[in-house]
Amino acid sequence: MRIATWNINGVKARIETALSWLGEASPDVVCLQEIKSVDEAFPRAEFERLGYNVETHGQKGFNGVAILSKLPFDEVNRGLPGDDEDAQARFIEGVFSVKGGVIRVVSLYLPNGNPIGTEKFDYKIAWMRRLEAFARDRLALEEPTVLAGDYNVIPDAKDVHDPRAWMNDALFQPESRMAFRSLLNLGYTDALRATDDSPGRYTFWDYQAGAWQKNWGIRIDHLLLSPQAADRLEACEIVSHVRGWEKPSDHVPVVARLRFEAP
DNA sequence: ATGGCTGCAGGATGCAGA
Repeated sequence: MRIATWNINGVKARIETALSWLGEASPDVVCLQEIKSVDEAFPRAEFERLGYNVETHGQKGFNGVAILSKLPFDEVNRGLPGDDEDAQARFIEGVFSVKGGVIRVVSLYLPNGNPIGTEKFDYKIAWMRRLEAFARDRLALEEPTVLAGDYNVIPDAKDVHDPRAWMNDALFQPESRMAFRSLLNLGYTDALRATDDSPGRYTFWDYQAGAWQKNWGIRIDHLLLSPQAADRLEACEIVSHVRGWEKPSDHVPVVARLRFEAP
């Protein structure tokens, strides 16, 4: 089973690009972020035509997440627990039956948090603490769980082309990186780093200043695996080449292959 | 660089992104 995460930066602006990649890669589960669409306007029929079940958690204008799955959804949960006042659409969880049990897949869009020193950064850190509490609860189930999405965190200096240039950015703050590490310390595995420890594995290149051509990238899109999922990890790949397509997202898909079969 | 693009909402340009 292949599980992908992809910040598509607007599902309506990206529909042709998205269909092209899904047609060529055909992942079993796809976690989308920044759909920038309300649920009613999400182009679900186009994805259903490729054989996907579709669940969305959108809002007007920005944010918004979705899960596409070739397996039927047993359960869907919208919104990260821990703050009833939080109206931003950044979290959706799907549960699927697989041979021998279930697998849980979350599509998350963690707040950017810039500029630092503002309530936006406080919101990012608070959101990460809520995610840690959620992740801890899910670990207690002792089930395969995949927390996939745009974390807006550069975990390490080897995940950025120029660490100094990002020193004052919310994505590379010690506090952001520590909160990310707290997730790993719970017992989650960074799927990419479990299979590839080399520097320069990027998932995002800015639209500006020819960042893609110069390979000025950062790694901020991650799949974190519970032990029961990590035990079945076979491979993890960053699909860089779609960044060079016409009308690309500024992020590219990341795909993990896990040894699970349909029930 | 002083964010140099991009998408969205809406019907001009401001907001948000990273």
